[in-house]
Amino acid sequence: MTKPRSQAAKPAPLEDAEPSLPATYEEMVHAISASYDRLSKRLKQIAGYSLDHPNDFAIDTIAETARKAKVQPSALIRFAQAFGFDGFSDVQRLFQQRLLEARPSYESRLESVRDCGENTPSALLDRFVEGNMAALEHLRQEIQPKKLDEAVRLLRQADVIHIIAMRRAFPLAAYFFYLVTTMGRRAQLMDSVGGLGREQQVLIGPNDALFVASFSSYTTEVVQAAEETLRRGIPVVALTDHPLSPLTTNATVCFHVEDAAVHDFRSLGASMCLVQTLVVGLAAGN
Amino acid sequence: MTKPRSQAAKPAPLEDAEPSLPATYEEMVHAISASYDRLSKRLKQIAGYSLDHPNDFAIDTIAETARKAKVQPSALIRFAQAFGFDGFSDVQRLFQQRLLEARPSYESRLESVRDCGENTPSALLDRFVEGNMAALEHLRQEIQPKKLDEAVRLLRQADVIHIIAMRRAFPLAAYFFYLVTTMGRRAQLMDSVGGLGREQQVLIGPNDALFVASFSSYTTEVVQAAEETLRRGIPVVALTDHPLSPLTTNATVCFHVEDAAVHDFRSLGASMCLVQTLVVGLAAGN
DNA sequence: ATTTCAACAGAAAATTTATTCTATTTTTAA
DNA sequence: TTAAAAATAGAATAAATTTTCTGTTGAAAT
Repeated sequence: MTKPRSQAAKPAPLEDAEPSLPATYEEMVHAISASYDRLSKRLKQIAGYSLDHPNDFAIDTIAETARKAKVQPSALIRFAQAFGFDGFSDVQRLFQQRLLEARPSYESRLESVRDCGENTPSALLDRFVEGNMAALEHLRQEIQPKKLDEAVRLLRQADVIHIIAMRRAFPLAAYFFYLVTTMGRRAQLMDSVGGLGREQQVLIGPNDALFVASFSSYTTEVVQAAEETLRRGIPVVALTDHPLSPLTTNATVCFHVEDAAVHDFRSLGASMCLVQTLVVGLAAGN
Repeated sequence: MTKPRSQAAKPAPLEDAEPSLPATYEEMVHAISASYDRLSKRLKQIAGYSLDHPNDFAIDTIAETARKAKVQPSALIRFAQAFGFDGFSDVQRLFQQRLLEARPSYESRLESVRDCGENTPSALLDRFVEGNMAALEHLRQEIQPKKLDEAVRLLRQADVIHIIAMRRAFPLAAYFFYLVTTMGRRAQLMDSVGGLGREQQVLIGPNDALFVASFSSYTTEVVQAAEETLRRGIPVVALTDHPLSPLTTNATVCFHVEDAAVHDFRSLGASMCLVQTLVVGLAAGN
């Protein structure tokens, strides 16, 4: 959007020749503080507001921001233009980016892990390490402390903790079971040896709890166990991989963990970490 | 924005009487997963997009979202109305709130870690995440590519891969077994059901290989299996936690992985990552 | 005190965005 | 297979937001 204007027509940008406008929130902040003194009164007012309320600044419409900062909408436009921008929206976009960076999308994070040709074992290891680390970081950001507390509370109140998970999720069950029994708590691993899965469910008593984990192509038996147990009014703590998993609606508390995948092989690192947290939290007894 | 409409004029919300519309992002996610099945095809499409790209969903205009999700703008409005909202903006606001909450939560999380005795579940999670990440980084640095190559080569040449691990290491065996069988290779998980461990060992043929994992207080049965197998001239790939482990001298290739520990509870993240690398490396067949 | 000029408020215009509406397609039931 | 109902696409409309513009104010310089 080039504007054929005489130079005098609009107030010249602060720097005679603006070499490059701020491209990120950080650069914008720097630009603001650097030229704060040279700003006019009203523009100072806006600068202060933007720095003090960057969140609102990113989300609100220009009219709302004007109201909150107690200036005219047009002042916000002059503010943007004073830094060489075309209009207010360009500035606001920088503030929006900041919000997005606070919650980097998992996809973008994993892009760096993309299959870059090499398939030697050590190249694979590099990618798995990166993927697992990204998944862990993502887990930490997305988890809701309230849910964690609630899950731990439910498990702690349980007489016996029953555990069911199959196929890819089975290692989680095994780990959960190992940890929980190690610390001297009663637990029951529903392993369906001899096809007795259905019978094992009956063993879940009214003062017990169920821990269930299931991924991707959700094993019917596992989902049914959760469903049935929840229906009986017994607490169910679930771990799955997507909000649209059938476990979401069949659990008292349901965690969604996105583990990293390379070559279609999904890791379990983040899920294992959550399991560990649950069980140790149970033991730590706050 | 009150709308004096006859009830019949617009499609009724999913629940006959919508008692309370979602007020937070979390509630919205729950509402979406709960009623996903009842949604029409296009609305399902939007539901999936919103859950997979909550960031974009929060920032983009309705037109942009429509383009990215490959639906019509009007479909997004129907989506919002299907959940009882007045219009799309109301839904988007929930997603924006989520972005806003991301910022303060990190600082307050750090506070909570320091403040409350450090034993809240979310403080534990922080530490486990950190520990696992450190262990992964350490794994990457310490691993010898030559060993990796050698281990993958041995496993690839095997007719059948036998797997044995117990107690804390058992989840590794389960994961290894799951991955390896998923990709259509023959594998045997020595699970000692019915105390038949000893008998299962005899099944290891001269063209097979053994994968074995054991930690800390090394299970005699596992170590003996490695010993016996190696003595018979069959390749043994081992995963253990210390150079002084009895597995070190009873394996063709032996990896030492130091997993993170918090409160004396050791993680498995790094070990799982190595297992994954071995198996996928096996499949990748460079 | 008066002139000059940048800064400003507020209204008006332009643009973008959200929503409604209707014809068409798709699905469901008969 | 046909009829009825629901869902959908896309254009049309309405609403909102952003931006421009004009007259005014206030400050600095003479």
